[in-house]
Amino acid sequence: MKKLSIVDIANHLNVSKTTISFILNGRAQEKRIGKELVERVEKFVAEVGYKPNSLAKSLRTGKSNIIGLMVEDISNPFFAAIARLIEDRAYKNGYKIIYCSTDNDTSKTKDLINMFRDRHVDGYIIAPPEGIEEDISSLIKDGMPVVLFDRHLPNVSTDYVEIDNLFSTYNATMHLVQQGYKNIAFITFASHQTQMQARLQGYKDAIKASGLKPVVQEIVFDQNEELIMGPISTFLKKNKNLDAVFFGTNHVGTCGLKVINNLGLKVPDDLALISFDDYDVFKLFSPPVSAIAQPIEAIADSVITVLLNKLNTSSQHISSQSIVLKTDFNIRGSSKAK
Amino acid sequence: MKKLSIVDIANHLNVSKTTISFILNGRAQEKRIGKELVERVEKFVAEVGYKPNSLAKSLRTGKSNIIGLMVEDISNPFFAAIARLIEDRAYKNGYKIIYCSTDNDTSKTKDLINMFRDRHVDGYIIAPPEGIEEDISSLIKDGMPVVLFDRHLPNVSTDYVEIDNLFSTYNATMHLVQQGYKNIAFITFASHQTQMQARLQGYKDAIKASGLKPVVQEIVFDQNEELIMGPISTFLKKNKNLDAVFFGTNHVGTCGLKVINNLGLKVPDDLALISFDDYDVFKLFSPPVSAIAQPIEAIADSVITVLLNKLNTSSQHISSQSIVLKTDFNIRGSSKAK
DNA sequence: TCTTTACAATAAATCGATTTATCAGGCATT
DNA sequence: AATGCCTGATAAATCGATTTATTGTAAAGA
Repeated sequence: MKKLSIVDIANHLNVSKTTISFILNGRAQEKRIGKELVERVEKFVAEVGYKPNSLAKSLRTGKSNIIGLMVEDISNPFFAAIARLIEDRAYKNGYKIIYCSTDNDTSKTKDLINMFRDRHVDGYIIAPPEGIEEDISSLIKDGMPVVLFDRHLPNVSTDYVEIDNLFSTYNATMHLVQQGYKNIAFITFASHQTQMQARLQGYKDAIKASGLKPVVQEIVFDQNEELIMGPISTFLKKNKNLDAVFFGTNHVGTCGLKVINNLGLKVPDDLALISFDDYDVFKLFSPPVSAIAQPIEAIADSVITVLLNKLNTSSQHISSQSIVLKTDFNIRGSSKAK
Repeated sequence: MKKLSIVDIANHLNVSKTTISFILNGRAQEKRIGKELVERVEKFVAEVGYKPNSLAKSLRTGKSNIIGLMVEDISNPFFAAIARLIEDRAYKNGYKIIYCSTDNDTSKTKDLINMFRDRHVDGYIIAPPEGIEEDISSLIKDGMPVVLFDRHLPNVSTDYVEIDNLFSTYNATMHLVQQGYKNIAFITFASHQTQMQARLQGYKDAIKASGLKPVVQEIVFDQNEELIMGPISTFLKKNKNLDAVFFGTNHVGTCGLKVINNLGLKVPDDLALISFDDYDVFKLFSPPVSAIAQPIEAIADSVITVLLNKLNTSSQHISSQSIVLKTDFNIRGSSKAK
């Protein structure tokens, strides 16, 4: 019951394996192979359910039909949702996904890129951590299709898909201002990544434009949630005068909500809230939390479209393209007028 | 700057590629290769950073160092968390993960199994949908290491990792009874899967033991949340006499919470709640929802341990083992005494 | 001296495909 | 009759490793 190879097929039909290969790869006409031979081969192949060994195929052709997907953390709902959608689109186009979580760890990411490379993935989809510029550049220099998403690397010219972070936080901060809040803090992860910087800048711009004072608290990321909640808690306890808080990511937002619950703060009377990213936790909180919703499907679609495009047209002459998508701002009870 | 192969190494050192291969695979001693030659080769290999082409290696050896992971839906927080942990453990042991979401769709799953097979994955980790028995059996018959989790297939003898579903729901239902609730409903997805049946049975057993009347509502799964919330909503509206509801999965629970919010029901005064699975949504709801927490790390650890074990010891003589883990019942405000 | 044995390393076969180069026969052209 | 040109199919080379079989030499035993 062992799997049969192209040679077995060839022997059984008294035809050379070359011919079989040509037929199976749709090059029968081009190679002027007799019509009835083609039919005979196709019939038999379908009958026994023969499938070419993809490893051998990849070895010879250099293509693996695998896409490497690197997210920050697959257990984060945002990345999980993106991954899910990308997976679907990829499978529909005959590509499989190998994925992994970078943890925003530069050296881990380097290892993973090497792994992917070693596995001869055909293309890369990456939410890049800081400090990975050279590795990405080297991938691109070697002609590998690479699409970044969620953030980009300022000094590397690649295709990337992002959202309009700056406008999103600017807009949402302005909303708080219009609702009458005066002491608005921005709590986020300490990071130099483009999306984080843009979100912070959007907040600062809005605060400045409103003649208010910016209050920014940066948290060092850690796997252990206690180490995120701790600093948030002490920050909130120290700044009693705050009347609103803007969380820079869904993870910070979730931890923030836990802290707020622990401290027994009333939302929005004690503290109004907005978070970046939107998901069930925010919708179901009491009161529901206003949030900036990323267009997850559009992001996934754009990413896969750009990548498939690069994969199919081996045209090097297309300069890199960047796609910036709009977000939705879902206003809910947590940011009611004062 | 193209990648260099074992032949390049061999030529450059004036050594045969056979020798290089033996050295790199740690068979130098066994093959009685001179000590200084070994050193010379190892030094050069490290210097130029040569890495064997894994495709060629896999083609020859038949091993790919890839594990296929099939979950129900990678965007579900439970599966995302499990996947994350499995990924970590796998990478640490030199294995990569190819994953996909089955959607509990039998024919999709069959396709995916074939894909994995085609890619020569070394082992399978599967949360199997119904109707996939023959395919799994055939995998096992062909000597592929397979570990199921979250549920198992009654007629297939495989290794699997599960939790004690029946006891979990029995115990939690009893808790509701003890708190004084009399009309307790169980809302779950319509499914014949073992874990779902066991959860339902645990509920029924507890209700029966308490002399109460079981009220079960089965929802047909759908990607579209509206089609899940709809039936829950009409069910709750029809059964005004209910004083408690038990949600059979995190997804049903989340949708249920949305319905409860929409209907403006007070928890636990109008309706007490318990959900299977535990995650942020339940912790942050007001009042926080009592939930059965699966030991996610232990599940992932067990799964990967069992699989690695099967991969390393090619011993066919070990009969299949099943691991059943305990859950934690986190009692919160949603199921306070009446 | 001739055969064994141990040692050290290599040539060649193999995995299963794709791709390139080659061949055999029939027909038309000169 | 010799040459060239299609047609239809195949033999052989290739991808980059691992594994098996083989070689050559020097020391040991008969």
